Amino acid sequence: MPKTVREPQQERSIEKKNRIISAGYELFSELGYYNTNTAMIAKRAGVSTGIVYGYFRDKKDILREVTALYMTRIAIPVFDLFDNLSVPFQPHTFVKEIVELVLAAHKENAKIHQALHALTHTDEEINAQFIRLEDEITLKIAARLKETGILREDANEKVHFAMDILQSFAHEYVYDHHEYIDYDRLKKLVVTSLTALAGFRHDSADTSI
Amino acid sequence: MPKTVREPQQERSIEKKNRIISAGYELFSELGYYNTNTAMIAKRAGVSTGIVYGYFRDKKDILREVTALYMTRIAIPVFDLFDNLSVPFQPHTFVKEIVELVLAAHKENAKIHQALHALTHTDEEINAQFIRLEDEITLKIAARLKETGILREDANEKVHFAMDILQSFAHEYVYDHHEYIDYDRLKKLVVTSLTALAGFRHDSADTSI
Amino acid sequence: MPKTVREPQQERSIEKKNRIISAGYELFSELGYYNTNTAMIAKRAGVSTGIVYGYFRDKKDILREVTALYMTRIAIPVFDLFDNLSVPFQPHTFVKEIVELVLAAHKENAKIHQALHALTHTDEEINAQFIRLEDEITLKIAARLKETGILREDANEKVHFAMDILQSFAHEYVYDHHEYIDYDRLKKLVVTSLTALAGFRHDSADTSI
Amino acid sequence: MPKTVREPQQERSIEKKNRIISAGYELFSELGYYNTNTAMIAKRAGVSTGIVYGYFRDKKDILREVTALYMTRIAIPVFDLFDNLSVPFQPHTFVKEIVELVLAAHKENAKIHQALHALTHTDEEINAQFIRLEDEITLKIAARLKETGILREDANEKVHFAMDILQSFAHEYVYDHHEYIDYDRLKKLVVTSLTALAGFRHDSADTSI
DNA sequence: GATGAATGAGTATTCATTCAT
DNA sequence: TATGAATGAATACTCATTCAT
Repeated sequence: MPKTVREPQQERSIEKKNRIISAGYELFSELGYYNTNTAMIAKRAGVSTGIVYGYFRDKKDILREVTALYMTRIAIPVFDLFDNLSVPFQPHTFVKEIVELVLAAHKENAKIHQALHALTHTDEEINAQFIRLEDEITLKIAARLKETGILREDANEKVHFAMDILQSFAHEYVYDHHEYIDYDRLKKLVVTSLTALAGFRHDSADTSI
Repeated sequence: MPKTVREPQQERSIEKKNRIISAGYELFSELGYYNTNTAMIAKRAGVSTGIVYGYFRDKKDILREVTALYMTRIAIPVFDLFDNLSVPFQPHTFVKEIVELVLAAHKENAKIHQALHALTHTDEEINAQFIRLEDEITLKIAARLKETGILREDANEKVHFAMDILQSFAHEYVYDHHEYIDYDRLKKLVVTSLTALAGFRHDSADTSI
Repeated sequence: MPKTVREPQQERSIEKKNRIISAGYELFSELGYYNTNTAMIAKRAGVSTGIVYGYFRDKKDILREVTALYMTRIAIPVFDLFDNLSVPFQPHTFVKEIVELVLAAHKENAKIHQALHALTHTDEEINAQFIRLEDEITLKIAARLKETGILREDANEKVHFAMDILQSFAHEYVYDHHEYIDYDRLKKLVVTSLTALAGFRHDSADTSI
Repeated sequence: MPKTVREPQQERSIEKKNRIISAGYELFSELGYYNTNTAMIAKRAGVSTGIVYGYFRDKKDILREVTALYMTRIAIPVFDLFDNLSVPFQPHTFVKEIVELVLAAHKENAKIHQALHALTHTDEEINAQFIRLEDEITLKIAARLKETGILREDANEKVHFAMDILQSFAHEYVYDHHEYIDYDRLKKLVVTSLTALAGFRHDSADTSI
């Protein structure tokens, strides 16, 4: 008997499957993958423990789908932003816009991001999903920026680097751990660096952030 | 019943305790904390399961010491570098030196870093240890750079930001996940950004990296 | 993570829970609490080790329910006897009846009594359960005897003392340890003492016990 | 290699062995046998864990000796009392004296008594030791009382019964669990019953207890 | 004799997964 | 499909006992 999971066709079923994914999303966010058990997920989703295995092969399978959900939630607003990018554009203003967007996205998804990212160390599959997402975002954005003439050389590298910077800054900003850091000054440094990276000189007189 | 752990005085004991910490270090690196059990640690350390609890209160306690070990391994070379900082100095050269140092440190400790960092999401204590380390490094370096006149304004923020950049770059560089990225060009971007952050203009003719 | 135990509603479940309690009852009787492990209980009950924790919070919780079961087994026949007490009554005959009843109860429950009683020394909860049972029995009987006019002064003390006497006698009688004791003569002494305690003079010519 | 325990000859050794027994005595009293471990005993005795097994075959062996110590502590004052019994004697006064003696003994030894008695259920050897002690005391006292003409018929049974009564009363009195019991009135009931058992009529005008 | 570090079998408890209904 | 009771392997931790020094 090959191990199969039902691919739910009926609406009720699809909705139930989604409830389980949402419950997993929440619980993994709050407690992490290892501190969440399937009974908790079922309970939060309002379903029986047994039926979870009707929709998912195993606990890892829930994780896979939670990760996929997270991926789309992150990718969509970023793609939207760059898709609607119009030239000529104000580099500094644009960078600030992006920073705010990423901060907002991070605020909402910080915990699940951490929870999932924590697993990349030991879980090759999750790791691959993360890499694939980064690939997709980097390449799409780089293509768009080359297309619009904003970036020329080292586009992939610059975009990737910018993403790294943004990511770690967003993480820092959201958690606000260190009291000796003025996070708004830090934000300005980030904007300046990113603007510079794009090949523009930041007008230091601009203090509008 | 007060729970006590032997504080080993004799060399043999200290060595045994260290073997356990090393075993934990390795296994947490390879498999992560949750996929490592105490029997595995004991076996790898070449001791019985029982004696582990002679040296450590519980499994978490091993984690604590592994984390502490990691912390010192990371902190010491960084402090050394800045302690020996001599002025007048060549900003660009110095930045390159730092980048290489951090890359080297990361190469050796990347896996344990990930393993431990993964726990900051759910383990408040490990999280606090990480924050404390960041605090210590940031403040010491910032102080040193102000002392030497290299940095004036926003020293803490700049140092912290530089560390973030370095950290994520090092991580990327070591794992080398994305084939469309030229990691050496990326390295140059990093050096340029950091040099700029320090208030120096990077001589773009310099391609010596 | 709130720790919950199923409160079984369905008959099958109730029966299974009872099987576990019975298994605990037997094993605690035979081996004592500390020499019984949960695997043994599960095996004797014909269930898996896991499901035990579906019905009971922990091993102590099984003990609690075993104790409760014992309590009701002991209390019910005693209450029945005194509830059906009719006046005028034959004191000597009545005392003999009680003695036989207690002996019978003890014969059946002697081992579990010992096993549970053994825990009163270190387990405050079990100790409290025992005290509560004694309270209940003493007060109910004393009230009944005052109501019927059989006892007037020091009713609580007399009843309590009588219970102590009966308890230790029953224990002795059941185990029959000492060969130099004629347990039937001992029984007569007990009956005489109890009758005297009730304020009646035992007709020593009566050798009908 | 036959398993042997050193029979300590030197004073220092004997003293060390006694310290271990005392430590066991105290700890078994406080925590019970199962909640006391050998490391605790060694620590309390001020010796190493290893040497415990130089003096005792195993943990049970410590228990044996603790039990023996308890036995002598209990038996000696009782034997003294009856050895010094002079006739003609005042029955009522004598009974009161005994009651007080037993109460005093119980006050000091109540906890260890409970701890050891708890084990009679599962430990045949301790059980036998208890029975042997009861035998010895019962027979010695009965012999003495027959010798002095105080008891004639059913001497063993009467003495045994009296001991049971005293024992349970002492236990009750020391712990004083039930608030609805006036323990001093209870004590009077005990004295009256015991005096009656000895074949004397208690002078109810005597309220000197 | 004496130490206390070391052993490893034993135990309560959890939890992903299965299965009778 | 759906339920939730049932399974049993896995795991952290304890402790009587041994043994190298």
